Amino acid sequence: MSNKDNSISKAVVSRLPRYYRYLGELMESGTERISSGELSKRMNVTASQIRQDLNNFGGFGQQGYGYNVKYLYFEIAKILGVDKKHNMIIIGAGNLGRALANYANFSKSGFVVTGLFDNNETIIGKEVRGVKIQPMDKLKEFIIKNDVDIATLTIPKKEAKKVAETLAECGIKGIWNFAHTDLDLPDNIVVENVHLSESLMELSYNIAHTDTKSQR
Amino acid sequence: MSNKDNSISKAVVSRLPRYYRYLGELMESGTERISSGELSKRMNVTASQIRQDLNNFGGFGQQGYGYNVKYLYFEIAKILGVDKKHNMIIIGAGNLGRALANYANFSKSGFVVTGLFDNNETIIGKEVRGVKIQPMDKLKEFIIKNDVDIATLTIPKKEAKKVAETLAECGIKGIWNFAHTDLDLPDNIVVENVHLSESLMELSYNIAHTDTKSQR
DNA sequence: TAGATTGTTAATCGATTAACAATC
DNA sequence: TAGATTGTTAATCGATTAACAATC
Repeated sequence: MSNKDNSISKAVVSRLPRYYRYLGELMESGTERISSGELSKRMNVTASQIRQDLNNFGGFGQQGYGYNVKYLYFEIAKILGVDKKHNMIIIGAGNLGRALANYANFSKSGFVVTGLFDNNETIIGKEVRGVKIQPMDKLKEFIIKNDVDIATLTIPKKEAKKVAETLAECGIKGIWNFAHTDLDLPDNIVVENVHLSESLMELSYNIAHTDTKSQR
Repeated sequence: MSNKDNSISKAVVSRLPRYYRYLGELMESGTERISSGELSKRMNVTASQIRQDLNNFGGFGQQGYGYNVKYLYFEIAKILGVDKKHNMIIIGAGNLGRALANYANFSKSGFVVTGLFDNNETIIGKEVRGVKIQPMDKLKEFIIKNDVDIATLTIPKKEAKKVAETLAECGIKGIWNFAHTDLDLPDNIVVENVHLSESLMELSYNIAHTDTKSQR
């Protein structure tokens, strides 16, 4: 577990990006203000939860008026840290690694892929979206010289733990972990797991245990 | 929200795949039995939680002995529904869709990619792992004829809602949704969201709010 | 001002942990 | 049998919802 400045619960944090997404869409559609009640209807959560969640970070609304969409959007951006650029590398340039490297939308939220690494000789030197695939032995140097914040791990689980330790030594701040293993690292390094096969199993469970006949 | 036969909480279900993973690794290493206490140390959860979680589904252990690894592994497989084959299609054969299609490991858990769909003329007819990319207008027929359980959505959000409705009409059971939008579907259709950019934002939040100095 | 809606406290609900009798 | 460890009940903790006074 990691030490947070203040102790906002994991549940609250996990809802912030969704608020951010809805506010972005409201902004696009030209909506200037929104009440917790109206937003709750759209998002299918309680208005109470929205107000509680937001008030963990400060009073962004105004009685009798609601929330200014644009203002709240940028405040949440600040809270999430997506108002700043993050230098990100991807370790493992297989199918998934390359797919993520190709995904342009991340850079919209400030996540810029500045490096790609792999130990497969046959693909080293190739470019993905203008970023060259480098050998693993260039990893340490690159992280330190290029102020890399985030490392994405798209490598087999066998290698993941060892690489993660290397990353920790280089002072990486966060690891976006797609490897099928838990990483056990010091508290000052944040890990966000994306376990795709486990997500698929959850889907499978819910399919198996959902009453097919019932419609809402 | 969907109707479940019995009401096992979402929190419990989300932990099952992780138990399954650890039991698989124990099996591979030849461990025959494990106590909740020992497993709790490895997984970094409380023994109490493990016993509570498992007892939602039945008494798989034995007093004074613990749990038989192999037996429990296969029982959880049944609970998760990964003891059976699932026919899966992928809609959207862009970078992410193709990466998922190429990922062999899913078929180990019984998820077999039997179809790939896209509306981009230039890639229709191409093959990924022996599966041909088909045009979207073949979707309905294919699902019905080939007993497709699960559809993976790797298409832009603009198209996702409409396609999801089509899928619902064809009687798909589950949607693995990578599109950046919520899908609002009848209760008998299960949706599992994988919102990658939101996962990255959570990572960003935790980086911004973690004390860099503290080591564990 | 009156109406709307927030910020915040209190009540409820659910999930996790602790404890221990049952039992292998 | 004695020791170990489960299954399960009870206690605690935390998160969500409801309520309402504050206030724009």
